[in-house]
Amino acid sequence: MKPKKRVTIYDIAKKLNLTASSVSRALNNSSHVNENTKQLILKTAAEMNYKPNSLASNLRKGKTQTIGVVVPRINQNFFANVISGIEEAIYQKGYNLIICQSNENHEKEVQCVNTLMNQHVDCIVISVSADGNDYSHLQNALDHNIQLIQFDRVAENLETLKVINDTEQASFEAVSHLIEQGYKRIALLEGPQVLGIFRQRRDGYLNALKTNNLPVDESLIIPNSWTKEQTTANVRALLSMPNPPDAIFASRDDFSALGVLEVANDMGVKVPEELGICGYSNEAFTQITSPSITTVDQHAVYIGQTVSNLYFHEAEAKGKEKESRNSPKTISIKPKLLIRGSTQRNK
Amino acid sequence: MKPKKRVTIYDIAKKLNLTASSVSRALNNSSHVNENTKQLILKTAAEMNYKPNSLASNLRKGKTQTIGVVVPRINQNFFANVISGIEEAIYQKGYNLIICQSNENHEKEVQCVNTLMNQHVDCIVISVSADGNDYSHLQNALDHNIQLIQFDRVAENLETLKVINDTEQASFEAVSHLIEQGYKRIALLEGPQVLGIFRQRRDGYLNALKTNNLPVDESLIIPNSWTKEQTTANVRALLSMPNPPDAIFASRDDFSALGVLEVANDMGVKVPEELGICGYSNEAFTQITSPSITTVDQHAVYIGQTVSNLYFHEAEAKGKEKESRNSPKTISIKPKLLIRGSTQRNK
DNA sequence: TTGTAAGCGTTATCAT
DNA sequence: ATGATAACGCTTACAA
Repeated sequence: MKPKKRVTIYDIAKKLNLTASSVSRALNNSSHVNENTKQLILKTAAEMNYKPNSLASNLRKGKTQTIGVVVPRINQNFFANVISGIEEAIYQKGYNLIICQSNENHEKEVQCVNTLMNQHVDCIVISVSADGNDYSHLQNALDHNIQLIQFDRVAENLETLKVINDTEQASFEAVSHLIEQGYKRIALLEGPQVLGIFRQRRDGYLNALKTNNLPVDESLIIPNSWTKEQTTANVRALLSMPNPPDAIFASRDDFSALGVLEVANDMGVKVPEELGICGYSNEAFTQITSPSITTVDQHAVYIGQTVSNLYFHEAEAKGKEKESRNSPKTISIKPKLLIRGSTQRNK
Repeated sequence: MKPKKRVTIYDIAKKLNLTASSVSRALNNSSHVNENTKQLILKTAAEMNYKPNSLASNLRKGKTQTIGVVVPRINQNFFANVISGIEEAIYQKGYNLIICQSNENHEKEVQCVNTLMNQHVDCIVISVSADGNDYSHLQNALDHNIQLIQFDRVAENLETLKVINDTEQASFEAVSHLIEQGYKRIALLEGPQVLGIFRQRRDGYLNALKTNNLPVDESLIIPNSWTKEQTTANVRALLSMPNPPDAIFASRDDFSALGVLEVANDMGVKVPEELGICGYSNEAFTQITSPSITTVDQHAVYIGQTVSNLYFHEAEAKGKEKESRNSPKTISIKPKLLIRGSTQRNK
């Protein structure tokens, strides 16, 4: 089999005794081309199995109709769903998606952003990694006039478009719900406090206690741990205290909540009677454990759609008026507390 | 703020009274450039905040160092993990990944493949959607001399590299395990039979029954259903039979296994005492339900790594000898049966 | 409506 | 070791 060069618009032009410009026009259905020749060109292009070369086209046009996303991990439900939301929305506009994962590694994140810049994506959508708080790579992207949209985990003092959850409020509601159910000693499993979203979850927790005149017991606030084993050990220690908590808000994520449930089962602690458990992020499994786990849904898909809409809205605006670019607009989406079995006491 | 044009190698060249070729050479650290000037160029490039334009470079070189992946859904654990595996492996070689999801939709899948071809990816990695069995778009890619690697759900009579699981064997082992545990009437929840992997799971099931001289009862074989509600209804009907099954092999996936567990809990059927449950694909939650769910681990990350290795291996081979391209090699990976609580009877 | 020609930012092939 | 130049495939003024 011979190498078989890819057919270009020149090949089509030659075959039809036309010129490349006409072919290009027809292919982009410009109005400045005769309807008949246009049909002819389209037909021959199909016959010759022509595939446009996006590289060339993008290089020439200076834009790629491509959006790049950087997330810590794509195999986390929340991110996978946000990406689905973005993808769905941009796809129908003929845009493409390049997905990179930083693996929670700052260096890799920098590399991802650079790659995307080199690829000349029209927009970079990012949720920053938990590792490191140097955002010069993002500033750099901004300096290069690249549309930047942050979501969920955002570098706050970077002036970009942002789509976030009202995390503190959600956290406040979750803890308030626990208090309503009669839980009085509520422990908190924290996420990494370098990230704003986890500080906000802590703030919401503290706020709810304060609002309800409950004391804050520092020994009930457990700092983030990176391994499952460590989490399990922490929870076990917590439940073995002389004066153990009667509820645990696993603000880190549902996986830690699941860990709590496991330990509770293991130690014979009844959920929700003796221990209330609330997780965060509405992983699919929280619905089917027994008891099912109360959690916070972040509307991930909707966040993705919002990001896309924001981009297109901004892109249009940029087209019309000058200088509206990278206006530091922030859209806040209200998460929803899903009350399930793990916090519903049969009083 | 002025538009700020991106700096090119010409800008660097001009500043240093050199020519673009030298700058290019230095940037690609060619051997044909003086060490001093090279350092100088590198330094100035950094100072000027130069970012290479991959579009131009790729267009010129005719290759993109980019691999495209098409999967039904990225928010399914299995696929997310395969992608992670691929990404990790190719990243260190300086390759990029473009991820597309077909949403189990044939038309969208075709579109994805076309997009990737237009983007001139060096390789397309695909797991085909369950919808439709027309693979002309893939044949087309092959005709265009694009390296194609299929994994998991493969179009069998397409001559490409393939990385698959030994699904039938895994399924056989799963059912054999159920039989060993003393279950005698084993029902099967099928996945969509258009896909080979699901036919193989069925074959493994039938084979295990036959090998153990157990009768095949067609009323225990439940065809795939696309909604959770339907699955639940099916399982309920199954367990309400006068002569109900004492085990269910949810060969479709762990979510259907979870559905079974739910229904069983709901109906007061004890797992594993009265009903054994085995799922497929080792979703994270199967470890933490109670009882935990016996399932089959497909080594998703490893599949991803294998795909990458296969690509690089093939790429090298192609470099050396002519005509080894697209040899229809198939690598089969043995899945692992994870025996957990849902099938371990305390006899 | 169609053709001509320049240019997007690189890299490769010649020269020098 | 460096420079000049063509080419990758496409789009787009401008001209006809």
